[in-house]
Amino acid sequence: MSKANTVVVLDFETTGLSPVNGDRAIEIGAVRIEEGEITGRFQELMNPGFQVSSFIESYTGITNGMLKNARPCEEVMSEFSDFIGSHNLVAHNASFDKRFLDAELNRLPKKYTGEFSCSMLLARRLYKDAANHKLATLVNHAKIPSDGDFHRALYDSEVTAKLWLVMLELINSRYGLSPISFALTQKLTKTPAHNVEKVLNRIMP
DNA sequence: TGCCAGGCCCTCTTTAGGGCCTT
Repeated sequence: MSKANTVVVLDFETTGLSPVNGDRAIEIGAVRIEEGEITGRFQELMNPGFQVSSFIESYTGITNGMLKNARPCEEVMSEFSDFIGSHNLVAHNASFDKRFLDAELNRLPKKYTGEFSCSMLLARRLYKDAANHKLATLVNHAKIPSDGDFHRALYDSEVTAKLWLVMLELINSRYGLSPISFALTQKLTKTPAHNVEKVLNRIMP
């Protein structure tokens, strides 16, 4: 696998669901995957400039006290921009993390050239029998060891990365395809679920 | 901060509605 196949799996904790409503990132966690191995990690809290709600404190375990001395979003995101470089990106429900990545980098302003693929959309196609497609459920469903705190950015990005690798291996074992290109994962997530089997069978060696 | 989003996906669909997933 060439360096071009390196991906960065990322996860934001935020003050809410929508940057257009004023929500900001409060933690970024990410792992870099090269040749099927985790080769780098990034994790930092960031101060959004206002108090987060008690719901978010409870949901993430990230308190206003913890954010008080954190560096501002702009500083952290500038460093994170260097971490992701031009690599392609993966997240669980990527449309959510993409909105925040775009919003935070637009403030700097910085750009990235990588493209997103989504572990949730891929999981919906590969694990149709899972109870649901929440990250924690899928980690359990795929029998991935987990002993950390879900809803913290680095832990969620780590288990998303492991889930991603397990899903690529599943495609390999079912259809004999290896390595799985990033473009193929994107194609699969845009293929209607009922056609995924057909697409993979068609390109089997 | 304070107006609560938005893209995907199924179905009792396509001139639509509602659940899922992310915080």
